[in-house]
Amino acid sequence: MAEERLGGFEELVLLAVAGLAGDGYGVTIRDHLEEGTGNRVSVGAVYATLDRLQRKGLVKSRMGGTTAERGGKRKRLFRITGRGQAAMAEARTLRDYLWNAIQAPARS
Amino acid sequence: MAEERLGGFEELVLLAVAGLAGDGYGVTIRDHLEEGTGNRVSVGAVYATLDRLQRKGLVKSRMGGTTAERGGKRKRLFRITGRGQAAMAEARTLRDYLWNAIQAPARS
DNA sequence: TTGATTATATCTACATAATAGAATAAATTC
DNA sequence: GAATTTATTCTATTATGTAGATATAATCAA
Repeated sequence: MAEERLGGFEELVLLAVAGLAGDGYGVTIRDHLEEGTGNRVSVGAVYATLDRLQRKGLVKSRMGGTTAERGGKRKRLFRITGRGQAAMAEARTLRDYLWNAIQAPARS
Repeated sequence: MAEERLGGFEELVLLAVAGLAGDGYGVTIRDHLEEGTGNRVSVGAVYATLDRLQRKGLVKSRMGGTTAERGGKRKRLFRITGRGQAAMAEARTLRDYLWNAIQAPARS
């Protein structure tokens, strides 16, 4: 274990990609994060982070087909990789450990 | 809500400070994090982060008395503030939201 | 078949956070 | 007061995070 160090925003984006189950792309990922945070998230920030995650092998992307919707450039769809899932789980385990130390302090 | 943006490592350090219940200082905080992560954490990284957290008002520090132990400089002891606890809780809520979206995908 | 419209992705430039390791400081002990 | 111990602060560099402007590719209307 103990692989890639994961930045804070990277972790959020990774979770969002996972939550969108392979069908997420820039805009929906951004929206999902905004829903969760209640804050504005710029799409540029999301893409920069997705690129970094992809370089690290934590997500993969493929171009979506040309849908018969309303126009616009083709989507770049993201899905999480096995290593991405591992990183996600590891980050969670660490945080659980730290939270647990707060709620149940070891007695001398 | 929606206060300070909290960096990833900042969040971990904040949790460690909380876990050490007001008696944590550079070295013990580092140790606590290393235990959790299994990775090496440099003490310089910890202090830099503590300073940032203090500037943001999420932790406070006081100098420890001169203990009758074995020597060495006095400790700078850290405790979490109310705002720190709020930030901590907020970060957790956000992550729970994102995790929940993974485990229980909304059906159309 | 061109121009307007829409949806999306990429680029650019800058700000903030993370990091390791060296240097410094303050206490104790002999 | 020199050596030892424990802890903090400094320095310099790299990695992440961020917003907004710009570019691209699709559809639709005439």
